[in-house]
This record gives sequence, C-alpha cells and structure tokens, in this order.
Amino acid sequence: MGATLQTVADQVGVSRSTVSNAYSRPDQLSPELRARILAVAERLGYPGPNPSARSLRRGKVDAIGVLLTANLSMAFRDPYAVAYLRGLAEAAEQRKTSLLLIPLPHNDQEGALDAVRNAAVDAFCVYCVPDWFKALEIINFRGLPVVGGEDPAITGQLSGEVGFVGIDERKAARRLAAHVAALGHRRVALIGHWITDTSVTGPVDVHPDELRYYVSGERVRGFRDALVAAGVDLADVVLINAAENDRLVGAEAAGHALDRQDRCTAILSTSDVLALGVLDALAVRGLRPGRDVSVTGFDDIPEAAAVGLTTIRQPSVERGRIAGELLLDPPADPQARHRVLPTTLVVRATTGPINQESSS
Amino acid sequence: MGATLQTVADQVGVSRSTVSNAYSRPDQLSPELRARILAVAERLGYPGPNPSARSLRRGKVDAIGVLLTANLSMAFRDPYAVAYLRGLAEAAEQRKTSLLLIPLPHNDQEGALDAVRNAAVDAFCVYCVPDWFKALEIINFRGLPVVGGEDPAITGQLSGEVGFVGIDERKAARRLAAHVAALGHRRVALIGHWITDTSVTGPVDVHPDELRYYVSGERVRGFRDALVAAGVDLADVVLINAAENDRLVGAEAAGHALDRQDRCTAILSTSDVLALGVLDALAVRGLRPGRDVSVTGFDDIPEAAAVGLTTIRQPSVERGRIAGELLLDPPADPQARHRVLPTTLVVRATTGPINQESSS
DNA sequence: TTGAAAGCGATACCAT
DNA sequence: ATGGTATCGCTTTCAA
Repeated sequence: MGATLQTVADQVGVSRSTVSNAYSRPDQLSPELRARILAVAERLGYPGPNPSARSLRRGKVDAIGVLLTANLSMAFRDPYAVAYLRGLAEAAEQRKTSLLLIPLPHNDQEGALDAVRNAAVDAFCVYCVPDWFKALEIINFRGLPVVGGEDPAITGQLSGEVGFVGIDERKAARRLAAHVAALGHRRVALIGHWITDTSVTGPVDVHPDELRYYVSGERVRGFRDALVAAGVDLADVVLINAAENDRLVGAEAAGHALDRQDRCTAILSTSDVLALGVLDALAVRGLRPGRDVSVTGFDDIPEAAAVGLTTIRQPSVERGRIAGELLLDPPADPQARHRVLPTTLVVRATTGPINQESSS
Repeated sequence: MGATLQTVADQVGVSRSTVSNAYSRPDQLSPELRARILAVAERLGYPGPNPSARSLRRGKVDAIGVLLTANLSMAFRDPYAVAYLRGLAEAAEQRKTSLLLIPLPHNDQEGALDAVRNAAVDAFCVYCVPDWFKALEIINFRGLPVVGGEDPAITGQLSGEVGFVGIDERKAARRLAAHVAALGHRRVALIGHWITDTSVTGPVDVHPDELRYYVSGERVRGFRDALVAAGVDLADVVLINAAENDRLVGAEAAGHALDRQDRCTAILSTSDVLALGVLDALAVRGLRPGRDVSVTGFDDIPEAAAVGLTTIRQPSVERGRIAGELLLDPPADPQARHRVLPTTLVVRATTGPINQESSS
C-alpha cells in the first residue's frame, strides 16, 4: 500500500528518474537494471506511475471526452448514436486513446456540471447536445480541441474547434418532405426532438425559424421548405415537440397528431426512433402506415429497413470514425477538416399516396 | 493561455486557497468574494481547476474504467453489451461519475496495455474479457475496486474485488441443451465465442473442461452436461471456436458444422449474435431452422424475438446497473455484494423435434 | 547510463 | 472567512 516511485527508487538504490524511465522510456536504461527495478516494484506492490500525477506532469491524458446526447444512458437506446460511438471507438482504439463518457445532468444545472469541468481529457467530441446547454460553454472555456459535427455555426464559435463532420441536414430533410408532398399530402404533422425544450412532449406554437436545437431545427426547417414549395398551407402543419429521442415518446407525440378531428395524413419525424413510436401509435389505433397515414423517419437505423420505414440514410459509424480522426490526427489542410457526408432518400412502405377515403 | 489558480489569486489579491474554495467549496467564502474571483477568472481565461492536478491531490477522479469486451468497437455491435453499458451509464450518471472506455490492444501485447495502466479512474468494471488477458493482471495490480461479473473464481482473486453480478451460466446452458436433447437431437454442434483463442474460427479438439474463457466455457460445459445426461455420445458433438462475437463469424462457424457429411441436427451457440449468424448460414444453404436444423442462442437480445430464436434470457441493463451500483455504493453486507440474477429459457421457433427425413 | 533539482497545478489542514 | 504551508507523485531538463 502506498508504494510510490520514491519507495521503489530507494529500495533499488537508484534515483526516481531512473525508475520513471524504467516505465516510460525503456530505452534509457540497461535491460538488467530495468528488470531489477520492475521486480522490486512488483514485490513492493507498486502499481505503476500514478495516472493523475503522470498526466499532470506531461500535460496529456490520452483520452477524449464524449458528450453523447444530453442524456447518456438514453443514447444507448438509439442505434444511431451507438453506431456513431462505435466509429469513434474505432478511431480511438487504433491510437490507444480512451473514451471518457461524460454524463450530463438532466437539468443542465450549473453546479451539476462538474463532470464536464473536471473531465481529464485532451479533447472533446460533442454529439447531439442542444446548443443552449451550459456544458458547451464550459467546454468552450476549457479551450480544448473540439469536434462537434452538428451545427457548423455553433461549433465554429467554440474556441477549440478543430473540425466538423456532419451532413446537410436541411437539404436531406427537404428531399424527404418533397417526396411526401409529391404523394399529395397537405395536412402534415412534424415531430421534432428537443425543438423547444427537453421536458414536455406535445404540440408547440413556434415558428420553425425560431427552433434552437440545430439538428432538429434544420430538419424541421427542411420539411417546411419543401412543404411550402409544394404549396402546403403552413396553418395545416402541426409542430410537435418530443422531450426525448425515444420510441415511447414518439408514440406519445404521434398521439397528439392523430387524436384530433382534422387528423393529418402524414407524420414526419426528426429521427427513426421517434418514427418507430409513431408506427406504434398507428398500430394501436388500427391505422395502416402508408395507407391511412404516411410516416417517415431520419437516420436509417437497421430497424427502419425491417419495418419498411421511409427515411433518410446518413453515415453513422463513419461519421463517428471521422470525428475521432479529426480530433486525433487533425489534417493540415483546413479544407479536409470540414466534412459534409452524403445522404440518401430511402423510400419504403410507410409512405404512400394520399388516401381519399380515410382523409375525407 | 496558461492562466492558473495562482494567476487568478494574484489578480484578485487573495490566496490560492481562497480561489480554490471559490470553485470547490462555495460555502467557504462570501458570495461577493466568490463572484469577484469567478469574474476575474473568466476575464483571465482561467479554465477552472486542472483536472489532473485536482485528482492527484484529492486522490479521486470520479470516473470508472470500463473494459468492455476484448474488442471495444466490436462490443458496440452486440446489443447485449450495449444494454449492459446502458445500465452502467444509468448508475454512473446518477452519481455524476464518468465512464472511461478503455481500448484493449487486439493482441493483448505487453507494451500496448498502457491505456489500462494509465487510466485515471477510481475503479474498474470488467465485462467479457478472457481471463488470460494481461489487462486483468494490470488491473489486479493496481488494486482498485473491481466488479467483474463473470467468473466468480477469477474476480475472487482480484485484489480489489468488491462484488459480483452475473448469472449461473452453466445451469442456464444446461436447461437450454436439455430442451434440445429432449427434442431428440443427438448429433450436435456447439459454437463458442473465444473458447480457445481470439483469432481462429473453426472446429477445435479440446475437452470442455479445458476451456479457459469463463463465460463461454461454462456455457459449453452446461451444454455438455445436459447432452451427456440425455445419453448423447460426446463423439457426436462438434466444438467450434468463434474468433469474435459477431454475426458474420457465427455464420462462418456454422459453415464448419453444416458442410460435412454427418451434418448435425442442432447447433447451440454461446450468444444470440452468433446464433443469428448460424441462421444466416442455414438460409444460404436452404435449410429451415427448427425443421432441418435446430438453432439456439443465449442472451435474448431484441432481434432474437424478431426472428423467433430459442434462447436463454438474462438481465442486461439491470446487470450493468447493478455492476455500477456495486462499484459506486458497495453495500455493507457482503452477501449483498454477490448477485446471481435469474435467467429464463425462452422457447421459440428455431428449435423443433428431430426431423427423421433430413437427418437420415 | 544515471542522478539532482525544479516544477506541473491544485487541495487540505491548521492558524488567524 | 482567509491565508500559509506542506504535499500529492511524477517527468524532465541538464549535468555528471
């Protein structure tokens, strides 16, 4: 217990530096001496250099901090987030770097953000954190390298921003909504994750331009763009906030759209997970997706294919991997540090032409 | 740049202690002074106490190290591992504790284990790491609290073991194999994850008692127990190693069982992920699961239900949560620190009575 | 190849 | 309520 570099050095009869070298620079001393030192260390129960002391001195930790969604454990329910994390892990493990998953307090209260403040990391990767979260300010203030991958504008303001990897959210959303509009839908509901806040699920009365959370905001604006372009009356468009990116919440949100007199004929969600919930809500009410009500998602998680969900496919693992690479090996060329990845419209069975009978 | 506690203290005209208190013990100084200090700190661009220095001094990091599978990024492909991690995250986020995901070198080579050695954490949670991995020795030597949750014997030897959370692997496997044997199957193949090593997929000639990796070993031994009890000749049982817990690898392993003259009538795998691969292999060969060949998994991941896989259900999220709780709030009662969770045999469509025609 | 000395940046205890 | 002081454990020049 309590063995330290000093203890070992004393026992062996060498200086601290030498013991330190035995661990961190094997080439700086004779193999025999090193062996002797390591043996003594083992006998003394010296656990090796103290990680905190070591990183304090070296100024490096070999870990990157990950803010995965405003709600860490919830993130693991979203296959897309998991895939992103997998990509990040791939990049990290290739470089012997650990990933520090930092939990955010559910309320984002000042004092509760210690975990972000005290995170011993060399850089941060931020994924799906609403831009108004205080955690971002802290990260910004710490001045470490950051890869956001969402709002180019916001991450552009982070002092340590090293790059960006994302997609053209709005354009992709536009294509999806254009597809829906082309099928004749005019009464539409849009379900957005955190478009207003992170606590209440239900209809909101906000102009799309005001939505703050970048990802959902852009997607909703993309939907709006396309609907307006198709001549849809915005008064016929219901906007619903989802307090969590969760299937159950998606179902709840859909309820607000379905259980009203002038039921909409299409429901567009800002994620597949929410859309799966929407499908659940339809099932409960005996409505057929693609016939009675058209439904779309966003991400193209594996389950989307399984249930025939029309959606936008975006890279997941790759996106995480690139984020990690940007952080760990920032390319010299600034151009190469701004990556906009391609997306694809995937039309499946949950969207179909407007059905005159059930919409009347 | 480079602002430190000292800098701030000098500017404000107070001592370091006071500045430190302003951050870590707000109640130790007047609100006005604190406000003044924080303001100056902000102006100076002082990012807050240096995490490494802080944890060096306090002897605490507020992070727990996670060894998730021998292959971190691969772990994210396994829904069971992800669920476990979710539970762990739930426990951690409730206690403002971060999770340090530590990558293991693929070869488990000495030098490459720095990440484990240098991990700044207060404790370790080890999940699905083969017992012969050097990483475990290092963890053991560091003497930090550990929750293994797999091999009670091995974790029992870890100096810092604080508890155990797992299932009765062997008993569960026995029930599963008994079900298969009761259906009349006598020529059986067992596919085990890492039962010999982590590099080659294919038949192995090892006695079940010799298998080293605890989890798979116990499951295989459980299978064996039940088969022998049912009068199966062990000479008719093929043992196949899977180099990775991966669907593709499962399919590959199944190939070794299916593409031989005396094709087996049942294939038992040590995980659902592998079993899904087995089903793929059957499909490719035009064989019907539950009719031509019976197939079983282990874990009961969501996809198992979707494809009708017969399997053993074991708690996932809960298991991770308990592991986290054991680490973060070890119960005083030693009894309460040894948790064996219940499992259930879930019979679905992939197992059926032996089919005389195709087995002849 | 090895050792001596100087921090890295912060916190805790004890006074005041 | 604040300040002084010792110390946490290690790495890193630089000199021998």
